Order: sequence, then C-alpha cells, then structure tokens
Amino acid sequence: MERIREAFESALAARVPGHGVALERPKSGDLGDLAFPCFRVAKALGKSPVQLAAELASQITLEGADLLAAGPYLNLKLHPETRAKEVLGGLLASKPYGSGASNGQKIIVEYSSPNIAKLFTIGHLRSTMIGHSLVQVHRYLGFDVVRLNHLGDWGTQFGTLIAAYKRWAEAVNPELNRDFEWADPAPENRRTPLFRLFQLYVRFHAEEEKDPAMRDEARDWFRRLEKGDAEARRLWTWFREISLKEFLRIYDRLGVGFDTFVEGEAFYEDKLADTVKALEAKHLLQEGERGARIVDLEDVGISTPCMVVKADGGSVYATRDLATGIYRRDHYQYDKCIYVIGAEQILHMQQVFAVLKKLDPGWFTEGKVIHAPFGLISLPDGKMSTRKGNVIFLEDVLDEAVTRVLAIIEEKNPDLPRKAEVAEMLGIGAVIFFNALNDRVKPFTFTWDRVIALDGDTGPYVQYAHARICSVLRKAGAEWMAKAAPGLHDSKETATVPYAPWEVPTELKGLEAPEAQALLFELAGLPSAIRVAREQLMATAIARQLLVIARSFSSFYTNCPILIADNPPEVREARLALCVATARALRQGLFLLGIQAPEEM
RNA sequence: GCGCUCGUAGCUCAGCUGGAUAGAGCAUCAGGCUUCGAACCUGAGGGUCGGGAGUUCGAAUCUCUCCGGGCGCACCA
Repeated sequence: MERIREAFESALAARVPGHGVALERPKSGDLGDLAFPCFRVAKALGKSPVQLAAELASQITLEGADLLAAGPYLNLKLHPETRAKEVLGGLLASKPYGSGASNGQKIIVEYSSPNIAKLFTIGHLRSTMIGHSLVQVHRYLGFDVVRLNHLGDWGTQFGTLIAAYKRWAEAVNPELNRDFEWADPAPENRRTPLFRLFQLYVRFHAEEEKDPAMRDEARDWFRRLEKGDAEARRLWTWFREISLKEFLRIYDRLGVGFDTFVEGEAFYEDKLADTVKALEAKHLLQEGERGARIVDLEDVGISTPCMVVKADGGSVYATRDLATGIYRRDHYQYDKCIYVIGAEQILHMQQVFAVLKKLDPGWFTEGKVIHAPFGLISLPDGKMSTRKGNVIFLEDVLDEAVTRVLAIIEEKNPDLPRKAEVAEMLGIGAVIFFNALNDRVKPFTFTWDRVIALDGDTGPYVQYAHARICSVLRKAGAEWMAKAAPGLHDSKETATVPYAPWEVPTELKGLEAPEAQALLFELAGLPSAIRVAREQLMATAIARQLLVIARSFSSFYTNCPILIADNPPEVREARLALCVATARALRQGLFLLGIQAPEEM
C-alpha cells in the first residue's frame, strides 16, 4: 500500500508542481483507497476543485487502479485483485503490520501509580490500561520505552496507617491475617492483609471526624517515619510489601508490567533538599503567604503560584514532582516523558512543568514532558471516595465480568475446553476494551451494565470474530490454523505478536465481493489507527478500527462462504488468506490494548 | 469569580490537523440458522451537532459570546 501511495503522490506532484499533495483515506472503501482533496491546490491555480479533479483523473494512470473524480475529490481506487494483494501482502509480511523500525528514541511512561495500602478501584484501571496501551503502541512503532510506576508510598497517610495499626491491630491481629471483629468480614475475593490494612485506614478516618486529636497521633507517626524511627520504618516497609504483592497479582491478571517499582514518592525524599537548592540557585523562590516559599508563574499565564516549601518547612506534592522531573532528566536522558495522571491534576502538572522549564529551559522544551490526563469516574450517587468506603473495586468488576461471561459460555458453548481461562480473557477483555473505546479525558459515571457490556461495540465482539476465524481455519486444516497461531510471547515484555512471515498466494480470485473488498479496506486502516493512537495518546482509534474490522469480517463471513465444496480451490485459498490476515490484525490490535484473543470461546 | 474540560439520535459514544449525504452500539420495530460458530447478520425509524454571532468557497470541527454539566484554584496527595 505504501508503494501505491508513493506512486500516486509523485504522479500528483508532477501534475501540480510546487503544491503539497496531502492524501486522505476516504470515508468508505466504495469511494476508493486514497483520496486527494483538490480544494487547496485548485484555489492556488484559480480553478474549481471539481474541474481540477476531473482533469487529473484523465491525466494520471496507475497500474492496478482507477482514478475517479468524485466532485472535488480525486480518488484512487485499486482493482479488487490489486487491493487484495496490497493489503494481504502488508499483513502477512515479515515486518509486523503497521509497525515501525527501531528509531532510537526513548519514551518514559509513568502510569498506574497506586497509593500503598489502598485497593485498586475502577479508577486505577484507567491510568493502568491507558498507560499500558501507550507503552505498547510506542514499542510497536519502534520507540524504546521505560515503564515507571510512581507508587504513592510516602506522605501523611502513612502516619494514619501506622496509628491505626497501633490502635486496633497490633495487639489482636499483628499479621493482619484474619478478619477484624469490628469490621464486616472481608469478601471472598479479598481476604488479604492489604484489605485489612485498608479497613484500618477507613476506620481511622471515620473516627477522626469525631475526635480531631487523632489527627495529631497520625501526624506524629509520620514525623517519626520521616526521622527514620526504626519502628515506623519497619511498619512502612511491611505495609509497602503487602501492598506491592497484591498490586503485582492484579498487574499479572491485566498483563501489565513495569520496569521498576522503586522510583515512587519515597524514592525522592532525600532529593527534595537539592531540588529546593536548585530553585534557590536560579532565584526562582519567593516568599508567599504565611511564609511559604513559592514559584510565581504569572509570567507564563498561570495565576496560581507553585508552592514548593510549606510555611513549616515541609515539602509538598509539587516538591516531589519537581525532584522527579530533575531525576528523570539526569538518569534517563529521555526524548519524551508522558505522565498518565487524572484530569483533576491538570493545573498541578502545568505548574510543575512550568517550574521545570524555568529551571532548565534548554532541556524542558515544548512537548518534552506531557500530561495525558484522564477523566474522573463517578458513581450514580456521586464521587468515589476511598476514605468513605464508597468505591467500586477493580477486582470486583473483573470478577463480575468473568462470572457473567461464564454464564454465557454455559449457555452457548458448555463443552468449551478451559472455560475458566477463556472467561478470564473475555471478561477482562470486555472491561479493558470499554475503557479503551472511550475518550481518555471524558469523565463517566460507572454502571455495571455499561462497563461489563458483552455484545455490540465490545471486546468480546472483536474476540468473537477472531474465534470464528480460528474455527474456520481449524476446519481448513492444521497448516491453515498454524498461520494464525502466534509464536510464544510474553504479554508484559513485547508489543508485537510474533507471526511467521508468509508469502501471499499469487492467485487471489474470490475476493471481488463487496464484503471482501470492504474488509480489505478496513484492514488497511489499522496502521493509521495505530499512528493516531500515538498522536492522541490514547488507544481509542485502535479500538474503533478493530470494531470496524470485526464487523466487516462478520459481514464477509455470512455472505462469502469459505469452505463449501463448490468453491474453486483458488477462491477457497484466497478467502482463507483473508481470514488469516484478519485474525492476525485482530489479535495484534487487541494485544496493543492489553487484551488477549482466545481461539475458541 | 478565574482557569481547564465537556455538551452530537431516547441512552452511551465516534467524527483525526476545517472538506464528500454527520456515523456506530444499546434500546425499539421488521426479517434471517437442514450449509464454515445466531456472543452473529440484513433492514427500518430516530439528529435545530446546547443557543447565538463571526471567519471561510466550505464549520460538528476554528474564534467570540451566552446557557448547562464535571474538575481545579498554594500549606492534602
């Protein structure tokens, strides 16, 4: 397809020298494979776009394609056989479809970043999976990616945790290995020390409302932690361990990996003083209200100053993020650093980026550090609050999705082997796909039926198309199935599904039907969807394109029989090749989102 | 009050840097399994793109303004 595009571009450039010839993808494959909108050039030449399109259509000829003037557009439409050959050639070649060669650029992605001693909520899924898909897309396009989890493992909440633990757990349940008498029993799927730690946290906040003196108790423990008190330190380390253990289990379930968990908030504690010194050296710090030290940002259009040192001399969130920015500059020498953090922190990120830029304008240039915000998830009755305990836990959502899928399997395909494993892929796939499908920055209200929808525009719909293809290929013979079966790969460590290269069959008769041509056209759209995903810093375009491909396949499947006896061998082979190519595109596309594609379901 | 963000079909949402007749899914209605998986397919109805003004050959898209939601606005993270 790239060859065709270049030939078309140079033919156009020869006819209208000196003008840019930006090509577009037509809305539908009926119109053609590539479109040249004539508006701009026509204006420059003083012609009507309709006239120019007609002229160009009669002047240019390209082998294997028709050039059609459609009003002000000049469309290049490949002949059915050429279209098949171009698209399938791209999909079955040795270079993964739409991927890029290694480009030597290093991208840092910070995402997920949960707070220690809290459970994953549905909100964490957003940061985690948006980040994961950004990682996958960048890797796929040839970037070198570093995955950072900026754990919330420091701050006054640890004072709270330690105080709560001392009050209600140490004497009666020091290992946190059984339920508390005063609390509701832990649900079956969360009978873990982490959950009990979370219960302590919630209880402390509830009682603190009535007894404000408890706040001093928490503050005191945090002070001891900061000073390196052995007891506080021991508990902190332990809390961090039991949290991380649970986090890793969930990341495994989601197929998400990180390069380090070390560089969380605590990691930067001993780097804060130097950060303040660096700001002093640049004379950026001013005296603010009540003696706090701030960086004024009026000159860059931010009316709220960035507070770096509190009146009592303590550090704040921004101090840590500044230290983080400096450390990453020195340690990673990256080309771009993407922060996947909630939209409610837009101002905060702007402030941090602005201060970093003042600190080192040579390094922190435009676009060097990027905030990829995502919208808040709320409940029908309001905002989620971990402290108040009215939250939707991620694992509950995943478990419920898997349960619903299992019920459908029992109904539709009770003899399916490895039901539990498949249900896990489909249920989690549904939740992840829903997240990917929707715009990153738009907030939404959680309802079970929305997030765990299983038909229509959903992950399982795409997975179903893939499973049906595999079913056809199995029936066609082991050698066909093998072409859609990837080699072994670690879902956490690669973005590319390894398929064996395969020469396109030379005869591609049998793909002239409009449904087959439409499917080819949509398959051709996947690479640009991947590029758009990178530009927009969200996988939505990929998810949408996968739906369109799956839908086109379903239509092709119902209208163009593949294995029936009266198909001539070359028709059968061409249609099977299209099936193989579609299966590969679907599985690879889903993989970029972090979703697996079962071969049966 | 200031800033950011969103407002598209009954509901949930696409619509990429302005460009072809504004598209999907859900829901509703009407069809389709003796043939490769009906978790599917085919079709129908349903839209003042929040209101107004402007820029342009052309605006859902850009600008301004108003209305309405969400978020944020220094000693929490």
